Amino acid sequence: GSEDKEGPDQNDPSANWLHARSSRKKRCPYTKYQTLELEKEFLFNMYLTRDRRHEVARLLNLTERQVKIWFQNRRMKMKKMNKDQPKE
Amino acid sequence: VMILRSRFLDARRKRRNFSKQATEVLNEYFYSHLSNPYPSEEAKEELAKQCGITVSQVSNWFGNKRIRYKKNIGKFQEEANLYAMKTALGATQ
DNA sequence: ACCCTATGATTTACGACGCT
DNA sequence: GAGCGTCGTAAATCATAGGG
Repeated sequence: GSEDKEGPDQNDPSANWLHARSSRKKRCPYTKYQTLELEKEFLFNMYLTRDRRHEVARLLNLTERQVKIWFQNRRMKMKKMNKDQPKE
Repeated sequence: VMILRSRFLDARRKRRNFSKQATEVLNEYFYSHLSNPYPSEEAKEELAKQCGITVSQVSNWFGNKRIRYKKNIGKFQEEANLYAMKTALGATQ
C-alpha cells in the first residue's frame, strides 16, 4: 500500500501555505548611495508628493513604484522601532 | 570611527540565539499547526510571553521557519516527527 | 584561529484590503 | 475607480553565533 509512510505527510503542507508567488520581481538590494539619499528624503518628510517622488526616482535611478514602496516600508519600520523600543 | 559607525548602524543586529526552551515552545506551535502555521496576533503575544521574547521576534521566527521549512522539508523531517510524536503523546495522556 | 552552517534580523516587493 | 495608505508576509540577504 501507499500508506506505509507515517501519517503526518499525507500531502505536502507547504503547497497549502500561501500563494506560490510566481512572477514577482526578485529582491534587489539598493546601493549605499540610494539608501542614504532615500533616508535623507525621509528625514525631510515621511510622505512624498507626486513630483517629489518622480524627482527622487529619477535621481536614484529607481522606478516611482520602488520609491513609493520604499517609503511605505520605511514608515512601517519606524512604527516597529517605536513599538519595540520607544527610546534610543 | 568606521567601527563606531558600523556599530551604531547595526546595533539592532546584535543578537543571541533563543533559549533551548523558547525554541521548543515555538517548534511545538509550528509543528502542531503545520497545515496553517500562522499564529494570530493574540497567539503571538502568548508565545512571546512564554518564550520571554518580543512579538516581533516571534514573527521573525515564524517567517524564517516557514520559508526554511518549505525550502527543505527533508531536512526538517526528523524534527517534524519528533514534535508530532510529542503532541500525540500529550494528547493520549 | 578558521571555516561553515544555523539562526535571528533586516531589506525589497506584493497582495489584500481600507479610505478618499 | 485610480491611487495612495497600512498590515502581514515571502523571499533574499545580511551579520553574527556557535560548533567542529
